[in-house]
Amino acid sequence: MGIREVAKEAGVSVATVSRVLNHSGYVKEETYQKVIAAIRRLNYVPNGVARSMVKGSTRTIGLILPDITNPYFPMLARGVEDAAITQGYLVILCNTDNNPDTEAMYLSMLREKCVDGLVYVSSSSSTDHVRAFARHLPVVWVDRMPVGVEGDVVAGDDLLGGYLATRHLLSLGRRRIAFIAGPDGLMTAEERERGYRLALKEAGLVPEDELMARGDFQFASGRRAMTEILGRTRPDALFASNDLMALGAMEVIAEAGYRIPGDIAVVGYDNIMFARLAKPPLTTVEQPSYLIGVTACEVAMERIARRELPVQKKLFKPTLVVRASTQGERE
Amino acid sequence: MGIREVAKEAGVSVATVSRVLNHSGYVKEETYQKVIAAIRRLNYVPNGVARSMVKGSTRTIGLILPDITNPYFPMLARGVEDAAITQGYLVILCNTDNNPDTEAMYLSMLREKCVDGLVYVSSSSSTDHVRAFARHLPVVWVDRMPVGVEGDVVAGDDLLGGYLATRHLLSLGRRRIAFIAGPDGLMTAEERERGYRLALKEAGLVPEDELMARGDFQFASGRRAMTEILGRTRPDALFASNDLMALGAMEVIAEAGYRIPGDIAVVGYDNIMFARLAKPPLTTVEQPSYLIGVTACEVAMERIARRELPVQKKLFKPTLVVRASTQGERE
DNA sequence: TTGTATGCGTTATCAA
DNA sequence: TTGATAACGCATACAA
Repeated sequence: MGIREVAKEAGVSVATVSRVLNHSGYVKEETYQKVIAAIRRLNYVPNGVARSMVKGSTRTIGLILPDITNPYFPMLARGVEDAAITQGYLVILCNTDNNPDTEAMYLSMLREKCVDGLVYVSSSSSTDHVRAFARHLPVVWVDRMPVGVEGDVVAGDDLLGGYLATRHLLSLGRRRIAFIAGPDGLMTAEERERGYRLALKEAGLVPEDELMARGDFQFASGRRAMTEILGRTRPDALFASNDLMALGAMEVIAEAGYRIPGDIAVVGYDNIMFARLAKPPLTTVEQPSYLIGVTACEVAMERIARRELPVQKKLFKPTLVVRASTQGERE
Repeated sequence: MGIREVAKEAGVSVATVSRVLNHSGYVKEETYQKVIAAIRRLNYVPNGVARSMVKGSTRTIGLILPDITNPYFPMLARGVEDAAITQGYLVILCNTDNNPDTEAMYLSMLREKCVDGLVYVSSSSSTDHVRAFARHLPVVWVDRMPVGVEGDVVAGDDLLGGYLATRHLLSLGRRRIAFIAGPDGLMTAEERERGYRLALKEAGLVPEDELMARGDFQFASGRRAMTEILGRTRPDALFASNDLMALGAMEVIAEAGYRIPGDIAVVGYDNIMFARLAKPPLTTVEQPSYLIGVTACEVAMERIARRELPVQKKLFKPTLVVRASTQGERE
């Protein structure tokens, strides 16, 4: 059953049915009621595909992110979806695992599906696919924008976050502050490291290689990195560039017989739900991930509506959440 | 640029272009190459919307769940998406917060968008909306099917899970086993409770009201429920019907000065990522949530392909993961 | 092996 | 205020 059957049932033309459906044009109250009644009787639902075709818009946005299973992303995704639905947009979820091939595949599928825009939590290299895509469609970059690509971006201020975390440890009198870096080439991770270095420098300290190791933002890599570090030196603090790695590191620290924060104070990043449940509760840098998601989606929808808008860059300030992993007392 | 321009560029008809696009019908190798070349030159991407219209299929499935922010769901969602993509399906994510109005809204949007099928992690009441919807479209119910609705269902065996958890505590010699129930009317929750009661009964015990409280599967409600229970009695074990509530309860237990598992042994349900990071690590019933997601999506795609297939019910056995919250030793 | 023409279910333009 | 009809971009039946 399509608009045709409804028209016949109501004894009017398809044009009239379309008008009542879209509240467009003039239609007599009486006719309106007839059509509404027919729609009810037939339990008619307009076909969005046909509508999309003629309107040139699908009211759909794609959300591309590394892995919804990573505890940082659900909040962000939720923000995107909540914002989308307020304007009648639906969101298609795509997990890329940071795999460029997977990214490329989703990109081409989304383009073919004619999504109206994209919220893109990129993580790895900027491929040509991405660049080409961004020319065709509104793309809002979250947390990271590949080099050489212009566009809207919504992100947390990771430089500031790294700086705050490190400053906090310094203010506690810690001087040998270990650092677990994130994936190489990932802007988010690099900025946090820059913040770390900046704070050290301000304090007249020099970052030492033996205090640093690299992880991939997963729990297990936090364990590995901390094992590495403890194997060659003895820090009095740790700043891990995300909570998952911080949690992994804390396990290793405890297993090695050190006390947190007595021997080693620990700061993470993200304030995922379980940071406060850790033993001891983890001091961390909180990002307003829900808000970031909401904002990214809003920017995307704005741009969809007005392609010629000036480029927007929105940076959200992180805040330090101090807990027992640095303070020694219960939250 | 549509198929027309490609046809002109290649010097053939649109039908031929369509044929090479779909690998259908016969086309001479030479012609094939010409068309491919034209597609490349024009950087042509077929319009999926138009294709959907004529094919009557969007290669899209809707995933409806309570809240992606709840740590149980990301894995499930990931499973659904991974399965979907293997057959070229995209998935639309919908968070309902268990709100019937929100469910109804998404349902009607998804129907209008002409998704080919639905994976439905329902939680609350079966509304008429849902029932009407299920008649129009393949729906696979995950973990719960509203009463009065026929259809495919993929779920964990919660009765068995509740039984296993309780039996484990009983085998440890515990006799006063507290229980934190899930939301009223939620099948998953009720089955776990049935398992609890069954095990008690088998052991010749009678469930006591003072040992039971109800939560809503959120962390905070675990705290509340445990506070309630400890306020009126003194159990020697706790089975919480999900990990989040178990974690909340553990906090309260510790704050009250009891030792886990010495005074009170604790078992949760789900084996979310952070169960093993809790202090002490939480014994829990593991559901193969990723597999459940994969399977649900596969069943949905099967039914999309063959509507007349017999109804499928797939129940996944849970397994008990024993950790220090009941055993007293490190994992 | 290829081309022509029709229809998918809407919206929008133009006439009436 | 309403109706007839031409797109929208593609797949496909049928003809050639």
